Amino acid sequence: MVAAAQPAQGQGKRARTKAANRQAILEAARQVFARLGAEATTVRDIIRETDLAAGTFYNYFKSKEEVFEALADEGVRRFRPRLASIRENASSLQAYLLEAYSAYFDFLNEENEEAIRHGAPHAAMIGVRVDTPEMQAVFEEIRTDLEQVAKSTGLSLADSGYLTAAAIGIAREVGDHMLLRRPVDTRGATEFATQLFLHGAGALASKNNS
Amino acid sequence: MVAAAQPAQGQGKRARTKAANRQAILEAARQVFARLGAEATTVRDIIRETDLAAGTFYNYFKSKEEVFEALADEGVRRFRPRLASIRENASSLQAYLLEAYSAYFDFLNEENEEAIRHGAPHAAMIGVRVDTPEMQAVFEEIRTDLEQVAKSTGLSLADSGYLTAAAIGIAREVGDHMLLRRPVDTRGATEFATQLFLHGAGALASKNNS
Amino acid sequence: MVAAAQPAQGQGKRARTKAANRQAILEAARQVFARLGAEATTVRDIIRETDLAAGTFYNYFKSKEEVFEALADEGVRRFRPRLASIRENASSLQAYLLEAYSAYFDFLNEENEEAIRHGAPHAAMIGVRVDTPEMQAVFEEIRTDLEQVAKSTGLSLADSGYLTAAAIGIAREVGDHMLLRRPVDTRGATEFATQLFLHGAGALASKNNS
Amino acid sequence: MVAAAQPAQGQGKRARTKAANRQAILEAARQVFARLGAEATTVRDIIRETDLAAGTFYNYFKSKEEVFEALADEGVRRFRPRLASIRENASSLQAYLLEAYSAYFDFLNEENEEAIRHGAPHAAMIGVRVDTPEMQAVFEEIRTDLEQVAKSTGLSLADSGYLTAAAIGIAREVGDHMLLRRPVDTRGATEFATQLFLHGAGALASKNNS
DNA sequence: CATGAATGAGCATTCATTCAT
DNA sequence: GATGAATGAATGCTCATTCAT
Repeated sequence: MVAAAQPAQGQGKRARTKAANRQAILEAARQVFARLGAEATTVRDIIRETDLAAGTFYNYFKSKEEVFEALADEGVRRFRPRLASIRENASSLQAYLLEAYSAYFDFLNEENEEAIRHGAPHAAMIGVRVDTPEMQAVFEEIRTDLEQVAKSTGLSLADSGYLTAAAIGIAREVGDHMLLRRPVDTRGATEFATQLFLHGAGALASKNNS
Repeated sequence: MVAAAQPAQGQGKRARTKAANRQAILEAARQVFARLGAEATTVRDIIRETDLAAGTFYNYFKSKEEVFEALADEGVRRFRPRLASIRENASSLQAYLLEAYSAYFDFLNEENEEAIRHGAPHAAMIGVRVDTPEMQAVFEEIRTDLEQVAKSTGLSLADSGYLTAAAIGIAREVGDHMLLRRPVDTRGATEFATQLFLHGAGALASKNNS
Repeated sequence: MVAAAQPAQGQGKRARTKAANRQAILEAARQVFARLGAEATTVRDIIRETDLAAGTFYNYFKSKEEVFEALADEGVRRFRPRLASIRENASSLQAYLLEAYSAYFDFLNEENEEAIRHGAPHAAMIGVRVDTPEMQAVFEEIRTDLEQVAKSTGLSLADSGYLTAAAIGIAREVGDHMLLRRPVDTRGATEFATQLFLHGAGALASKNNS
Repeated sequence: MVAAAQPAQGQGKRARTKAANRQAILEAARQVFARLGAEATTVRDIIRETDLAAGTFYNYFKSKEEVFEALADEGVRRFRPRLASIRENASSLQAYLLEAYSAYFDFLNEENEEAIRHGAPHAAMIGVRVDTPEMQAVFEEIRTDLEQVAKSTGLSLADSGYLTAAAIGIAREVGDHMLLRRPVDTRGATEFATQLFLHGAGALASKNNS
């Protein structure tokens, strides 16, 4: 039993260290990407946030881009199950939208909170333009789903391409806007986005005017 | 007599050359920004697209950022009049949206066509992510207008911040999507965006289902 | 008569302009050298102080070094007569030293005052290390003279090389020091330098101790 | 057993290499400074004298100025003890001067010999204008000392500022001159400088005339 | 594997100099 | 001769990447 918990001790130690180093790099990269933007981040910036040596980086990743993709993969892996179950259980477009927007806004909020917690010294950037690799990947995932869901309903006939684009656009911009408010209200953003997408600004207005 | 007119020409030639060089740099920058993203672009990338020498860049601009701003200014200068008249003449939110979306999609299309016409050597990227400084500037202009228009109607009561964000998001994503289709149909995109924003996906769907 | 005063009118105008431009460049160079140091001065710095165009510089000088030398020549030309007469009229070493030190300290002071008058925006440098080309040239002139004078007296037997070096060293350092005091007292410096060189610190001390 | 001692060696080698590179850069800088003057020297000039790569320079120094200061520090560190003991043990001004001039001329000679030994490819400049950072630093050290010594004696009453300047000037110029002679005679220069400073040219002359 | 120093290509920028007008 | 824009070599410096230990 004990042995089973620590498979092949000596190797286990090494394996753990290896995994830990990889994780450390990813974690550092996540933070630095959020802080400086993926574009402006250098490999040096990443390893500096680590207790590892410069050369070690290349034992795990071939370049900054590979880290970027690894983060994206991680994000997707974390998010795909939720999306899959949403897609399967959605009884209506509205139901799907509510769940999907909610999932996205929650995810966005988590990423953002984490960025705020860990450093993020450039106060001006807090809450603005959280465009991590994970997020982008999740985004594409949703786009695909949404296109499928749209296609499987009468609504898609209108123009599933544009409809998906619009849904995505709403998520993106309303999501960014949401992060600027305190407290961050993912629920409110979700309802807004869903209502707007389904019934337009008119519906929202009349709701508030009455 | 003709000879007497010459001096002006000598000066004219110089002036023309200067203006031409400035334009060449701006044009090159516009393309490279579109291709690589403004962030990733280096001054060298820009002048390389030109038949000018490295140092010449600095006869016209102090830095990459100055080029960026010059492009943004140019875009705004070209676009602001249209926006102003739209804003003033809009009799309803629908009218404003139709005009504004139309103006934005036209502008986007123009930029895109120009990019295609002038080189754009990396064919793969044509029509994708046209995020030039001009566009960003025009964008902010619209956002401001829209917020004002929204504020001055009952609709704003709902949540002018989110509403504006949504309208922008729709424009952004539907616009990018529009450029991927052939022929590019700005009119269709305009109507789609306006309808969706005002009445939601439901309205569009029923229209097609009936 | 009138014609004689303006030899060949058209040419005269041109000649005057030519000379004036050359002078303007030299004057500008003198100032900038004093302000920034000859080493750090660029051709651009010089012509910027002028109303001439960049290219014009090269109609008069091949390089910054040539300006430097022209200034040195000018300094020597201005100074050589005084030195010559001093050398010829010196009835004793003491007489020569008094006159030569006086001439050097006066020259130094003039240069310095001019530098202060014209700009010299780096206040910290005022009065410090005035090491213009003219000065260096004058310096070498003196060195030669002094060596000759020393050689022609019994004193030189000691070691005319070292003696000259010492006289020069005293002039240099005491001169710089002199410029730091207000008011600048060339007479005092001259007497000090002469006394020290001839009779040593002992003589000076006893004079004050008594 | 021997193998067990190896780990230290691995580290030792690295450490040695690092120190060696730092020394190589300093050494190269010393030479190039002497050859071209500190002002005119570029970082590239320094590393070119080395078998290191351009970027390596910045592993050791942030800029040329930092090298300059490191050299100055080194010179002072090497020289300060000698000066301190001289100052403390000086029973008279003469004693102080003898020791101080001797120390300075020896130092100058060492620096010069080193420059000759290590390359100094521009033969024409050997022995001329040795104005390294170390020397400048040592110089200031002496100036301070001398001023104090002067101040603590009756001699200072004359004019300690000028006296110090004169002593320094003598050291500078006689020192440069000394290096031009073969063999280099620091002892002779020391005696000359001390005698001249204390008793003037008259004393030296009479000594030789008799 | 980890380390971290060395590498050298690449970038922004400056500046002496040339040359068409 | 005067002009001033164009030139491109040179400089300080950064950074991804390699490699001996």
